[in-house]
Amino acid sequence: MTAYDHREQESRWQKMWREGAVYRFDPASENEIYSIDTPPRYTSGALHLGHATGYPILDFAARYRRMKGYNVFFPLCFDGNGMPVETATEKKHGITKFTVDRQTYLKLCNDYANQFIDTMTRQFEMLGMSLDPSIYYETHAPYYRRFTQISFLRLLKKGLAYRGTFPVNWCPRCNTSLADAEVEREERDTSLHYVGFELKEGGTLTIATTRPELIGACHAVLVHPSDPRYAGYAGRHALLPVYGKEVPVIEDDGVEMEFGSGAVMICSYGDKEDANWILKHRLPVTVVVDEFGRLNELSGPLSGLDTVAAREKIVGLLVKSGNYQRKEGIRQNVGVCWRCATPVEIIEKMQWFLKSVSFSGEVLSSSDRINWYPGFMKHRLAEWTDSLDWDWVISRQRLFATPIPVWECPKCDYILPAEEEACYIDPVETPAPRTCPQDGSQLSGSRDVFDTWMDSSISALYNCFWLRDEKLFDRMYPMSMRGQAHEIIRTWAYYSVLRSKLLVNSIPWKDIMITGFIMAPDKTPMHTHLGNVIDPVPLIEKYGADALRYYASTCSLGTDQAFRERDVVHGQRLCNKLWNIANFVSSCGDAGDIPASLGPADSWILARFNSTLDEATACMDMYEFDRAMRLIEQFAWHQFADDYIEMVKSRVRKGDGSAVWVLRKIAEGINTLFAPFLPHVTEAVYQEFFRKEQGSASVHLLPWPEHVDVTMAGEESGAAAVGIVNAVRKWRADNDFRGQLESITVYSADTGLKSCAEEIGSAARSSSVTFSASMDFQKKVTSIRPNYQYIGPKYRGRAREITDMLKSAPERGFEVDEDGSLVINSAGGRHTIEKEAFEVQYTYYAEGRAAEALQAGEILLLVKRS
RNA sequence: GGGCUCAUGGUCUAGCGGUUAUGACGUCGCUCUCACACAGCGGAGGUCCCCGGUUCAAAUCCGGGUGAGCCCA
Repeated sequence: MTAYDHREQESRWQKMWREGAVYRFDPASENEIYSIDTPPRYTSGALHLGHATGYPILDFAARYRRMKGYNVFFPLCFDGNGMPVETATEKKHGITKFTVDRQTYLKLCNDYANQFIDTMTRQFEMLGMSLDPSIYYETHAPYYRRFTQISFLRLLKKGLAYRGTFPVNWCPRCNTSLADAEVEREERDTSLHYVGFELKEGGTLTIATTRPELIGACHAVLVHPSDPRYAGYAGRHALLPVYGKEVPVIEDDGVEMEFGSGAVMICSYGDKEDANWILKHRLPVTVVVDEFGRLNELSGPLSGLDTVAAREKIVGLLVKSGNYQRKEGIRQNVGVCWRCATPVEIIEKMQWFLKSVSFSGEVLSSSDRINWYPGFMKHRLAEWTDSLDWDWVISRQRLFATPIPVWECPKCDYILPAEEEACYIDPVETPAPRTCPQDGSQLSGSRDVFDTWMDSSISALYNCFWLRDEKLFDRMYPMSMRGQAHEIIRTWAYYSVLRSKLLVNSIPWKDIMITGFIMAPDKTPMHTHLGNVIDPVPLIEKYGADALRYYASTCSLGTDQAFRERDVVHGQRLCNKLWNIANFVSSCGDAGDIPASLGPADSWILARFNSTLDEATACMDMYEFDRAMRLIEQFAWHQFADDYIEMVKSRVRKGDGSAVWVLRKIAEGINTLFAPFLPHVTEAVYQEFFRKEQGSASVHLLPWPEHVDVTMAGEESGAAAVGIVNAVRKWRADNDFRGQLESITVYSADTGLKSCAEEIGSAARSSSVTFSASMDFQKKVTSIRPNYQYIGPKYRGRAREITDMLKSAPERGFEVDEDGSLVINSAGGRHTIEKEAFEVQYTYYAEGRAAEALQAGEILLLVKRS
């Protein structure tokens, strides 16, 4: 009983790789670099199933390229900046950014972000990741933030970053601006309120709104120009109830006539659509919601209330004034904060922006120059880029992020940017080097920080030693590959492409590989609040990291996958199979020298190995790991173990050196092919069975296999021998025959088969195997199968007629001519059909003999029971 | 409302112009045969979502449905 025990093995090899520093990028090496823009793992602590599959997929690429001889750059890295750490820290300590001082707040966040890094590094190791700690970085460290700041200063100098007061998305709970990419859509139930507005010119107009509390900020009522209900209304004036203000009625064909009453009030700002209409019709702006989500003094009686309370109060006031008509329930898409799901408000506040809308064309052409895997994911980026209508807001009113390195004049609009040499700098802590040149005021450090995508979207630049080692940068940039999941195409991928273009006028990477999502087994997304989250750690403990990695390898790129535990189970079985194959093969003895001659079965398996290698290599190059794995597994388990090993067992027992050589060669080959996927079991196998002969310190330092280059002959005979064995096995099952056969007689013109006697006898369990060229069987036609591939193109319109004729030939009667063509009698006379157009299927009989006839393709067999 | 992806035996999945439609899991039968019962051998099980079209030929290409998921408005 031998079984592979992952519990005993995995940590052992992880330790060896760590201590032996097996995975190291060598900046001095002349070898071609293959660099991966690793997603910096967010320092939240818990490993989830998405990571546990996504990261191994990157690892397949890294390990494969390493074996192909590349100098692989695959950094271990973390991302600690931003709101998730802030929210977690606030929750843990019961603080907010208003209740503790800035330094304490930052320290608590930093501690929080860092406390998990060791654990998470260990989790990567548990997954068998070949991440390189020698090129480690964390985005929240000063040495990284320095480049975030410098990159901003350069964009500022180029005039691409600017400050201004524009409407922005705002989260009233987090108290910060948000980029479009950070606003999620959520379906919510809400009420649509119908309110009557008096018209100055007489009559009334009913508007429908979900946000009646903003009536005080209304600057226009819009109706559709072809709406008969409001024909002639344009140019009139509506009087705001409660407020008494007069606003114009304007026509706009963007109004949805079917929605509500067909008349919509435009407020600053109910939502992004309002902002666009205000811009279009050049309406004045009255912001009535403050940064805490409360209504301000401009909203009169609602002043000081939050939006929910204000809504209730205004409804009451409208009822009292007689303007309120009714409400109806609707489901509505609300923009909510990506972090806390609070509905976002649109407010105006001085913010920093990066020009992005005007560079959409450049982003798209960059995207075209990047190879997307899978290709269709490129549409996601294109669609997002096309849909942008606001520049990227890069400032945030938070604390734990990279500070914006500028000082501002409190009196005028003067801005003093920091010097590049001074970065990393926290301008709040460091006094400005001079006063305002315009009015002599003391400058104060900006209290704003950057959107954390400002940090992570220069990861490719940072990785390539941008501004640190220009020679290496020139050699390394653009990187070879970015790997990421599809939900952050609009953020990480988009921003990275944009900034690479703006900063160094290049694409950030040559390839981008997009992984899918792992869903719950019922295909629904996993969410903590749904309670359907699967923890990968128990899976690793139960089945092993290799088993989980096997599962990862079955996930085709870009496609969301419902988690299938049975594939993990299968992965574990594969590891066991691999161990057992190696165990058996090594027990057969050492390989010795290249044999002088090989049998047909040997040639067959070697040729199959070579073609599997070719196909799998092509898949690996295209990041089609699922296909590569399928090919390698199919070959190793079924062709090699089930067919070849079973066939050569008796040769091995007889001390046949060439069989042992082939067994070794293939077993080592498949072990190496599996190495990128299943690093632990392949290492265990290598160390236990193959290291002595192969010589390298680790399987992961071996080159990717090459063709077995020996003279092969008779592969077809080898394949035929496999067919014969299978036919006999089926016959055994059909006839319920167990035990040893007395003899098998093979009737075939293939003389090469004769040298497979040993193999056939071994695997089909027959005491003797003999051969004969003459076929003296009784036979009966069972059917005539048309060869559609031949008939189709040749007969075109008549193809149907021909195939029908062939199929009915056995009933109608036919003859086979000397040249192999078929002559059929039919109502219309005799038809001759050439031999390429069909295949006659016979059943053979061996009546009057103490043996039974069976077929293996073209070959006939006679088997004799003992 | 737009875009993308998907729909194949009980379940999951490969194939993406001509194959007897692939494999896994499950299921049934046989075998503890000296690498592996976490195994081997064999069987059963499919109107390839529906309707049109293109073609000599469609699971595969095109159009239109239906359903699911994701992205976006």
